[in-house]
Parts: sequence; structure tokens; C-alpha cells
Amino acid sequence: MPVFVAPPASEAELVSRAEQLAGEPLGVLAARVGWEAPADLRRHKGFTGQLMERLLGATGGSRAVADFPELGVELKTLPVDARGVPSESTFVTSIPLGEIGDVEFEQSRVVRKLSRVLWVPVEGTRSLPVAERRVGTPLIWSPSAEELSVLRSDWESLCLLIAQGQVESVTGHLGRYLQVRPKARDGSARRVAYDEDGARLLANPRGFYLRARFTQQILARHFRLG
DNA sequence: TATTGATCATAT
DNA sequence: ATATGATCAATA
Repeated sequence: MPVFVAPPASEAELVSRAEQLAGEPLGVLAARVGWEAPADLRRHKGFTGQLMERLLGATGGSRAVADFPELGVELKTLPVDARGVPSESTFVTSIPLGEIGDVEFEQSRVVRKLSRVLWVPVEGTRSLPVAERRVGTPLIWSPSAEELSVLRSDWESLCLLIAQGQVESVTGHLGRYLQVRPKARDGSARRVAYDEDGARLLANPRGFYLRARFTQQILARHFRLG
């Protein structure tokens, strides 16, 4: 079994590879690359995503670029319940708190990440042993004009608040599709930001996330599930 | 019980 | 340090 997987030469090849994985349990797939599935994900939260990257030949690594730079495609695994409904939000990108407002939506990290996404649903029920969780049918996706306009308005209003120094008042309650939540090693992590008077302050690092209701809509529109 | 806020591991 | 991969777990 190949431990090294070459990057796919085209988007079609990438999708084809992902389709070949559908139905397989994570334990079987992990063994293909010489890994063992952990008992649970408490200390291995990135396991599924990293396994899929490895299996599909992603090369982006932890750099701030797409997982498949040559194809401009981002890979996102999506934990789903027994009915195929996403059970968690989806992390999109970290937020540069100190230099927000320097960029238009079209050039933003959010657009760069979401312009083309390969969604890979994976069973995520906590009581299911990780090794037994099966991979679902993948979906290659780009946001529709309507979806993009909602994402833009969420992004613009959230960025405006942060740029105005209201970072501490931006909670996970805000945003229809996109939300801002902590994204840090722990509660003591700090990042440079600015208050409403432009004075430097240190804030907990934040990231943009897609609400589960939005990713549910994405999946439902393409596979008419029950 | 759905959601927000907190947290864990690894790469560069 | 800060990006990546996310899910956990306390709260409302």
C-alpha cells in the first residue's frame, strides 16, 4: 500500500480519488498509510482531516494556502450524524486581528478558502469508535451567488466590528453563515488587536467558522437527503 | 440539546 | 509565533 500519494493532476482526478474512499471505515483507510485510528478524538481532533489529506495527496500542509495549490481546491472533512446532518461547525481560517480592514472581501482569506471546496462527510457520532466511522460521498462545491452575498455581508459586518475595536464584543451569536469564535491553543493565548480608541491590546485569537446549518444546506442541496 | 466558547496536536 | 487540521465540553 502506498504511504506516499502524489498530488492529483486535475480536479476530476481529485474527486475520483475521494469517491473511491466513500464507504470505507477510517480504520481501514488509516492502515493504508501506516496509521492507527485513535480510540477517540479528544487528543486527536485533526485526525480525520489529516488522514484525508494524506490519502488524497494534499500538499498545502500548514501553510496559508489551499490544500491543493495547483488546483485551487480546499479540502474539508465534515462530521455528520447518522442522518448525514453536519454535527459541528467548520473552521475556515484564522483572523489577523491587528491588520483587519486592509483587504476587500474578494481578496480575503475567507474567499480564498471557500471559492472551491471538496467536502468529505465522515460519520462523527461520538459513541462510534473512530476506526469504524465511515467516509461518505464527497462533494465538490463553489458558493452560489446568493451564498456568496450572505458570506460577504457576514464577513463585512464582523470585520467592521473588529476594525472598530469591538473585538471583545464579537461573539459566536453574530453572523448568518459565518461566525467568529476563539481559535487558540487555550484561553491564555494572546494576539495583538486594537480597542475603539486605536490603543493596542491583547486579545484571544479568533477564527471564522461556517455554521453547521449552512454546511447542512450545502449538502442537502446537492444530495437530496431525507 | 443546540450552540458558543475552549481546547488539543502538528507543521513551518 | 502562527498557521494548519478540527472536536470537545460547558453553557444557555
